[in-house]
Amino acid sequence: MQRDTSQRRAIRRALEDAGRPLGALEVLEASKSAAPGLGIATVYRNIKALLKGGDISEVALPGEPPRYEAAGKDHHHHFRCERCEKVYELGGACLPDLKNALPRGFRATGHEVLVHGVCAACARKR
Amino acid sequence: MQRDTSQRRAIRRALEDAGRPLGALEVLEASKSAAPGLGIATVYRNIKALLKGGDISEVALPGEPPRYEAAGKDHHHHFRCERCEKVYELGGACLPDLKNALPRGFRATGHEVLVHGVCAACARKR
DNA sequence: CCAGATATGATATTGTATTATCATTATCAA
DNA sequence: TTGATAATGATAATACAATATCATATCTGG
Repeated sequence: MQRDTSQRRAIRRALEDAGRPLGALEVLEASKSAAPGLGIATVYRNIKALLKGGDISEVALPGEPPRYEAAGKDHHHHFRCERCEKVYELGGACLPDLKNALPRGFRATGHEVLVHGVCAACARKR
Repeated sequence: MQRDTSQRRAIRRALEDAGRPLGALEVLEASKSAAPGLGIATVYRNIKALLKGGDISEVALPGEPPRYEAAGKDHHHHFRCERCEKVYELGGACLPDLKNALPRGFRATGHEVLVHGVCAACARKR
């Protein structure tokens, strides 16, 4: 049976509270205060378990390792800051006529949008 | 000085003629008829040289190694077939109001869209 | 509280894409 | 044609994220 450990709680909580997708190392950092001594292997193990349990979902990004966010959100897109490399969640505004742009015979089942630029925090700095 | 070899010609030509972004192994395959015995190291070397020379550009994809396409095209998006895993180029149709969806203080410098589904060739098969 | 099972942390290992090495081959200016 | 040297192919080495291993620590049902 699945046990209730402080590490598991800390990791789940970090992902729920982040409000944005976190990578494995970000999860490690965010969980350390609640679970001192936490190791990266445990982070990976629990990310996998949370994925399997449907608690979080994977956010695949071009050219870098995946991030993870709380599951069950409405369809949305992401923003990646090119300075701090954090990924943020964008509000739902979506593109309705993507299908019209498809070549004949192609069938779309989904899409991903990644906007990049500078986030508010970094824009403030310089 | 840069020399003109059959391998280099074959690789450049494969990327120009493909009409869609190719990964390193796809480049190898597509170039073999024009350059028998071609090795993967040479493919990587020439991809890098073509990138530096501005002849091709990199197409980064979520969760997989990059593809490369002829440079200088108008802004466009990509389609990835989930059966054959080929990536196709989509016509220009773009999303004008992405900026409106940005949180206060965020500044966008660009975006990428990846549509996924089944390409015409695979849809025909089954 | 205890015993057995699960989880953890440290680290070794794997898997995969890319780059470096090096002996050999091919290009090209003179 | 030829000599200097850039390019090639085979493969070893690297980089990196993710997983496996294993001794130890921690849960939890009884």
